[in-house]
Amino acid sequence: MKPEAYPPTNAPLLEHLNDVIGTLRASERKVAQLVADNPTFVMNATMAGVAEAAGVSEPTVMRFCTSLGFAGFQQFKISLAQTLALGIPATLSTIGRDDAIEVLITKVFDHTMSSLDRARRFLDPAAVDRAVNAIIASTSLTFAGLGASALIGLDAEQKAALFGVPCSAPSDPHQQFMAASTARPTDVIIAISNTGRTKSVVQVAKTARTNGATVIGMSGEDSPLLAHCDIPLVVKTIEDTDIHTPTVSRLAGLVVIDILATAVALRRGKDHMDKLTAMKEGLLRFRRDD
Amino acid sequence: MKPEAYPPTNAPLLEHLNDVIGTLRASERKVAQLVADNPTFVMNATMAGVAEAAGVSEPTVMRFCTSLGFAGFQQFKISLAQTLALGIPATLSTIGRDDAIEVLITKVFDHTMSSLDRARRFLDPAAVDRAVNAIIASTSLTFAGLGASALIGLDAEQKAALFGVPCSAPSDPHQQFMAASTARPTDVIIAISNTGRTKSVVQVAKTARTNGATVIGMSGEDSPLLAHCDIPLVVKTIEDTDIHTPTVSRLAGLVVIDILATAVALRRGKDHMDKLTAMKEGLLRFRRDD
DNA sequence: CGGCGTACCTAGTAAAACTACATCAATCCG
DNA sequence: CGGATTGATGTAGTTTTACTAGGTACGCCG
Repeated sequence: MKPEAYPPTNAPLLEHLNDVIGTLRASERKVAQLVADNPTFVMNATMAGVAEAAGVSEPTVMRFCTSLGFAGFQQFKISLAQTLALGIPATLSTIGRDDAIEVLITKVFDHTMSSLDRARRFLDPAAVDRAVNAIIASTSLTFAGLGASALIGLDAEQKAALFGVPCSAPSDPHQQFMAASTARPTDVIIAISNTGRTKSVVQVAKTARTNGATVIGMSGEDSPLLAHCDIPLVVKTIEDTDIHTPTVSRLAGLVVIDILATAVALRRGKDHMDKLTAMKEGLLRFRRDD
Repeated sequence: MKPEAYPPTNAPLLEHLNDVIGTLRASERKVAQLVADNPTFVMNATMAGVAEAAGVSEPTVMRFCTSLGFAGFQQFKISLAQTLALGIPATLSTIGRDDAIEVLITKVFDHTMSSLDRARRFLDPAAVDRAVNAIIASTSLTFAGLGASALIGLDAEQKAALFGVPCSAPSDPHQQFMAASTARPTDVIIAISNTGRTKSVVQVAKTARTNGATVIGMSGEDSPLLAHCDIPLVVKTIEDTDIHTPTVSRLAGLVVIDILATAVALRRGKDHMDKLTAMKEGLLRFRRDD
């Protein structure tokens, strides 16, 4: 039993197809093959069209749909359309050397969007809620991460106005450790590492915690880092098995920061929001002159 | 004539609906209302069902579909399903103060994904292709941007290995200007500004260009910045009219950087890719010890 | 070699989508 | 103010589509 219980929307159909293709009958497999090879055609085609293209009869197409658990061909088509809206899953369409630039653009965007979709499904709302409460109760925020994770911290630093407390994102591991060492119970430390195994970041989390600070951890999976955090946030993305596929974890991390910042700002109430609006307008005027 | 010629997939249907709802006939408007209020129902319903629920006749539903430019009800339903897969567009579902955390998470993710989808539609592949060629022909890359746009540059800097040339992303406007002033014809400057009106960034682009360097511009819309660039890249996102909606432009910018980096790396050939693989493996070992 | 069961197709049916036409209402001009 | 004309909407009919029931061929085991 996989740990994949996608609550909001339907399961990634094309992936599922690959899993069950072995259990299907011979003719149904022809249909499955057609769907995998040419999903766009199937989406727009009629049952008869699919039957002919796959070289089978209409009832076989029908059985194929019911075998997958759909009520009928229509439902299947709707579901397929939904899957295709996010693009063909990147796991199926790896990036090749001779891809045209249009194809590359599509694939990278699709991969990113599919990954974000997955991140959403796996993100635990209860943990996010606890993180928001912790931030609201805090007097300062410190972000710790290296490489791409450092970038997430820098982004959060720019959102300090939304958070409503001083934010710092030291880039140097030593500085991060120093901040953790001098942390006070009202401080919140957000430790970020996609692998969750970057030693210095784990060390920062441990140290901050012994000082009584609240530690929020962000990681791509259950990991040593999260074990040493008060509030673990799992930001799961589609794994980059291939060098060709770009790192998407930082994007999901940025979105989570967006969520935290937005939630915190909203809970701080109307006064806070008014100040933000004023700030945004001021920034617009400022921008014209610099 | 609007500048909406979405090449790859269908238009953001529900948004489009709001635009044209005024031009529809009275009964058709009832259908539009139903679609807006209860899109999920319409997606799964039959024509007769929709007609009854909207309190109109079937041909009216049909006319509604054709008025929107669809061949028929089926096509409309497919298109609606696609739109719904990305979630209800954030422009329709603004974030409210009393939203539960689950709702907030969904909305922010949806908003982000919808925006990325839009960015993809508007991105010009030919311009990307030219940018890739320019980078391959260059001896160094410099990124210039402020605020969130600076972050995009920093991310690109981390991808220097993929680009295969020295990358720098000075954070200070003065440093950026200095880099532009001393730029040589073989250098590529990437000027980033979502508004495309940040004066210092525009100045950097101008200066670099007079020195004969190739200037790539990234902006959310056609703007003064792009006018002063050799290669304009429009990275369009859903506009943030509301303070509640987080800035998504930086995410789209990051994805575009991903695309550029990936394309460049692929074109550099096998040797380059092998080096990258070796680097990645080395980084994994390095990470365990730090 | 013969019966049984599965896999698949042929043919038929019900229902859905789509079309042609008629009616009603509103508007504009005499 | 009344009649005509245009255009919006519903009624009824036609075609296409999805779905179902039954039958045939093929493989497998006794």
